Amino acid sequence: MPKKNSARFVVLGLLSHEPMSGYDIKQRVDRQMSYFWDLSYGQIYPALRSLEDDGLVTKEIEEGEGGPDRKVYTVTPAGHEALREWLMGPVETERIRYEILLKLTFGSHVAKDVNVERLEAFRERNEENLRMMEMYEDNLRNVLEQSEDHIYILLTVLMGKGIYRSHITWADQAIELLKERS
Amino acid sequence: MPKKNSARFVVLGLLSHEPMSGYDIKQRVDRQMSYFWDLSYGQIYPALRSLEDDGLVTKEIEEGEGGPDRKVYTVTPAGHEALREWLMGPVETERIRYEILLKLTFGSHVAKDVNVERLEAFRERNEENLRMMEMYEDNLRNVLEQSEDHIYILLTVLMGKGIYRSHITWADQAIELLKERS
DNA sequence: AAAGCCATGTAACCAGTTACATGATTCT
DNA sequence: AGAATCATGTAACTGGTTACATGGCTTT
Repeated sequence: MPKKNSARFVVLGLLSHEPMSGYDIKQRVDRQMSYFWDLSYGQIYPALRSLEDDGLVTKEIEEGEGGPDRKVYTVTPAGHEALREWLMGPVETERIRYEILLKLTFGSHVAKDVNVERLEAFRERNEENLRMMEMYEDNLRNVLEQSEDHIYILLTVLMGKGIYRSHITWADQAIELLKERS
Repeated sequence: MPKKNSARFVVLGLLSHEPMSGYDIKQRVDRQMSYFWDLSYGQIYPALRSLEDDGLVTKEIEEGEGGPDRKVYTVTPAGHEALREWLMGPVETERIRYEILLKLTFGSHVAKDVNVERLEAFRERNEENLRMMEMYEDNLRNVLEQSEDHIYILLTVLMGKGIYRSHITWADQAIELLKERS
């Protein structure tokens, strides 16, 4: 039974930090995990449904004051157990797709400027991402003692910083290399 | 018509470097692109079929001497045009999935050692990858003038080095952070 | 008035993996 | 003898995206 179903566990894990709605989960993933994971509503809502069916989470409906109703989900003891089991299991290796590297590999077929401009845009994007990570880091360090979870979240932020920094360094190096052999 | 079909273009791009078989394409991707892209036979053979149907590549059958027959594909002028068009188009942003970061985010639910061991294994894996990249780099630098493609391939290798180095640095930092707060 | 956010959900589609089938040759 | 490598391919499945539907509230 080698089913992966990672989406289920991402959802379960986030709910283990605190009870929330499907909408909240989407926000969290987009804002705090976007540099290493993503989830669409098309994955989240079916996952919540199936977690509930399996008794790993329970649902409570909050009347929406000035807005639609919210369905808030909470992890059950069985849910915590399932999460722990998944956490103890093996990690799969990173799946990474850099389309920019793909296009660069075949870069000799287009003008050099096309490649240089791509690299500059990439650099820009990563510069922004790095600044975001630095903000997260500051915020986290201020509340580090307030929860055991924070140190683990900090680790992921540090990885984000490292990745973005290495992207920027590489882009600079690559632009220079291309320019010097005009 | 927002179809992606990246597999088609990876195959087309590799064939633009030199004519080869589906099997060869798989080798190339696994050996020289594995750190930023991957393809399975289940993508390669259907892609070759459809590229041929669209007149972007032509097929020649080589009688296998001491082995099975090989079908060697060559890019047509229309194929080169299609490749160029794709190369000029926009790049999609990186899709990255670090399952290790996912499990680390929820790391407070398991013993600290589990997390530390994960990080150590990750570090080890990335050391090996870095060494591989350094070998590629040496080989490439020796033949840099022999083809216009080599400089572009070198750029991707440099990115690989940067990524792996930053993984290693991060893992060390993360292990230390976890250990010091026992 | 229009755009955007809050909030939930489904159906159709596209992308990618895995397991399987076939069969010869070469290496241990 | 058995495993690995060369070589091609398909079918069934799992995973994930996108477009759509609904509708109220808030901001420009």
